[in-house]
Amino acid sequence: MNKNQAPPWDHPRFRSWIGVARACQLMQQAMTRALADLDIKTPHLDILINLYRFAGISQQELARKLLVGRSNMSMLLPQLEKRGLILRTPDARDKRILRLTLTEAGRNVTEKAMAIQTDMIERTLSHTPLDRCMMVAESMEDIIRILLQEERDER
Amino acid sequence: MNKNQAPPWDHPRFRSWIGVARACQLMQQAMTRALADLDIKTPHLDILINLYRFAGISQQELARKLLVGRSNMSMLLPQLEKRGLILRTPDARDKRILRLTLTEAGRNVTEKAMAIQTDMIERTLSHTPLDRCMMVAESMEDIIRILLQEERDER
DNA sequence: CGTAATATGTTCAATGATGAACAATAAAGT
DNA sequence: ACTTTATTGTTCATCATTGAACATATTACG
Repeated sequence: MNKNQAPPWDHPRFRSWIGVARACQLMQQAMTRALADLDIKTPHLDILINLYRFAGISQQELARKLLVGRSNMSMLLPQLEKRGLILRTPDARDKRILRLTLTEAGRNVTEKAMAIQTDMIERTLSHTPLDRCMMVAESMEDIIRILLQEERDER
Repeated sequence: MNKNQAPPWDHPRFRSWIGVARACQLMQQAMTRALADLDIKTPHLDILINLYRFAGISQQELARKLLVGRSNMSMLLPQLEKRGLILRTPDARDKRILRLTLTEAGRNVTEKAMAIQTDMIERTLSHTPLDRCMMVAESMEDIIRILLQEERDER
């Protein structure tokens, strides 16, 4: 019935990927702890960084960049707005769109948080030589491309 | 006040890591969709695979392997038990411990799910040659080691 | 032995993420 | 102009995850 089912643990690609997933999970947890002082969590940081880089972006575009649903942004952004870190200003010509920008306070927090994040990444990847990093990056690009393609094909 | 704050996007390690995180997120989402037919989600699969591999493990050990809290297992495992996929049998000599094993049905589902997962990983990493995979794996091992070390140091 | 420290699992409230249903606006098709 | 279709954002119910507080059982220590 079954069974040329070799255990997945022997597949080298499988083992590789388990490592990637594990590292990601640990990094996220470490980042959460490191950001606790600033009273923000990793989802907030992802948002802030994107607003820092792409001022005036819409909620929709932001959600696409973060690979999350629009509803998620509808939940998180009002929090950040109430804390005075971001602004949501209606677009003049398209009344559906809310354009997002950082406040001065928001930029401040973002810079501090990015410093923490960058430090942690530098520290954590310090044992991985730069050319290795580039290779990893390339591989990830491939993976991302394939996954996005499959996702597109499913519809 | 501020600023020899070069934007993190220029740091090669930073860019690398963003790629890793993004790939992970996409993979998780793709896996969630692929497992929908079996009516299990990625957290369940992680559990099942570990029980498949390490029969008789305790909830505590399982939580440690998965890098999650014990409470998480206390929430998820009863669901799987009710669905008849796993058994939780009290340990004879230490009455605190619940030992976890797969039922026949559980093994069945797990094998199907593992096949789906392995396929997806093979497909997604197919453009990454094996020696590259090994390098990625090595880098991830380093990262994991460092993060675990830091975590330990924090206490 | 008896008491303090540890270990295991559970409960609970809080939070992030999701998808579906919805309202309002804009764009396309006729 | 008018109707249909798409897009943007919100709301809601659901679920996974967390950490703290707790109960019970075990081990270490006096």
